[in-house]
Parts: sequence; C-alpha cells; structure tokens
Amino acid sequence: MTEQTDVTLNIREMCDAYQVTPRTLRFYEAKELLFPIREGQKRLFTKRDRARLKLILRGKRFGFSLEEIRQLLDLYHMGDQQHTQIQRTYEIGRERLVDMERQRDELNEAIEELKEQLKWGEKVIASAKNGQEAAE
Amino acid sequence: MTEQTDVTLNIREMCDAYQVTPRTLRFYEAKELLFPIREGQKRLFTKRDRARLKLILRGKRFGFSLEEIRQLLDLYHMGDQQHTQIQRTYEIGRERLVDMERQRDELNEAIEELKEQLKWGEKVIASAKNGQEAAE
DNA sequence: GGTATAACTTACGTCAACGTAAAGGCTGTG
DNA sequence: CACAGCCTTTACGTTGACGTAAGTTATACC
Repeated sequence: MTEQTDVTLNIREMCDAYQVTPRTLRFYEAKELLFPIREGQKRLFTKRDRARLKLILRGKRFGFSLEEIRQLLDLYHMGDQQHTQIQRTYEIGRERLVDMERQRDELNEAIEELKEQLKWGEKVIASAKNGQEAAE
Repeated sequence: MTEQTDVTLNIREMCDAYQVTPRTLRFYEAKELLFPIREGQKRLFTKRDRARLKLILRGKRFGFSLEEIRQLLDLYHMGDQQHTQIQRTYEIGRERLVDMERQRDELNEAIEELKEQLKWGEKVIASAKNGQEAAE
C-alpha cells in the first residue's frame, strides 16, 4: 500500500533519460524486454521498465546479447512458480558468471599489457619530438 | 641474422592451431589484419601472422571491433616513422584503456550483484524442491 | 477547422563478421 | 588420364540490433 507513485514516462522522456532512441525502446518491447503500459496508443514506461532498461544497458556493455539479457531479467524478477524454468535460468546465470570472471581476469591482463605498450608509445613519440619538430 | 626459422603454416594448420575457419583467416587478410605470404596461390602464415592472430582473438573477447583491433595492432608493431600517426593511434589506445578499466569496474560490480541473485535463486529452487517434487 | 507536434505502425535498409555455396586451379596417386 | 584432396576466388546469404523512411492517428493550440 506504499506504492502510489506510478511516475510513468512517455517515450520521449524515457529516451532523454537513458540516451536511447524511440526505435530502441519499441524494439525492446517487441523482444519482450520491456512492458510499457498503453494509454490509448501511447506507451508509458513505469518504474519497472526503467529498472529493466538500466539492466539491459549494463548487460549490453558486457557483450550480452539481448536474448541473454532477457533470460537474466527473468532471473532477476521471477516470482515463485515454475521451478524447473528457474533452475534452467539459474544455470545460465552461473555460466555467465564464470564467463564474466574469466573475462575480467583477461581484461586485467590486457590492461596491464596495454599500459606497457602505451609507455613504449610515449617514448617513441618523445624521441620523435626531440629528433625533429617540423611535422605539424 | 638469428632469424632463419620461418616456420610457416598453411591455412589448415593455422585453423587447427587457433580454432578458426579458413573463411575467417581470408576475411582477416582482406581486412588487412593478417598478411600471409603466397607460395603460388596458397597462403603461408608466418610467425608474425600467428602473433597478430593471437592479439586479434584476444581483442575480440573484449568486444573490440576488427577495425579497432587493426588500429591497436598498428600501435603494437609500428616502426619508427610517422610520428603523427603514432600519436593518433596512441591516443586511441589510451581511450580504450580508460574504457577497459571502467568496464572492468562495472564488471566487478555486476559480478557481485549476479552472485547475490544466484544465492537468491538457490533458495527459491531449494524451497520449491522441498515444497513439492511432482513437477518433472 | 487547420495545422503543428508527437506518437504510432509497417516495412525495407544497414553494418559487422563471418557462413556457405558454386566453380575453378594445383598436386599427387593409381 | 581420371580422380581425390586441398586450396583458391567470387559472390550471395545470415544474424543481431537497430536506423530510417513513409504513411497514419491522436492531442494541443490558434
């Protein structure tokens, strides 16, 4: 009974708030990632939609596909029925977790290596600048 | 004068060594990511190509596009001329580094959150199993 | 009522990163 | 020579994630 603030956003406000296009939001709705309510023909995005969109955008930054994100969203917000389905989704989540940890480790390695390369690059640039200044 | 071991691989050996398809290798050549030498019509992949392919595959795991990878490869192996070009490529590298570090941090956050969700998922599964066993 | 604004639907276009099919060389072997 | 086994090129197909254009509808304002 504490939920009376259904602050809904229309599509324009939603786009501005999350830096996406209307097409993207409609696309996500078509893919069942978002479920805006309808007022007449217009879409109204609820708090739930905004929470989901945040997760979608973060998921994308990690290279998840929209389909994988949909699965994870189901895991996040699933109720109490359909245990076997939950079980399956849970396993997907665990697999992705392992993947993400491995990716993080590789990312750390790559960051270190890239730092080395950049140090090397600085030296090259510096010596080039000393050697001659003419190149604008 | 210490480089006389040009151990080259044909396309099949290269594919087996790195788990890619011939199409992929030809595609990377077309995109100027690899430069196999030709013996008649056949491609021969040198040590240099193998080093580059390793970097390509790693780059892909981090979500770099092939074009971005090409830029980074140039940074890795660029000689001593063309300072302005190096400068530019260096900047791209630095931007990517910042990006990668940010992504790593977000990844760590997401890993923690996902772990929480999975813990929660375990509880749901457990209680469901206790509650009833019938659902095959 | 006219029109501007914003949202809508439908549907074809695009881009990356290959897949896949077709047709054609080389090279060795019976 | 015929044929198999690799390799080649050319070129059209595919998938995901939207972009973009065309035409429609609803609301707001003058």
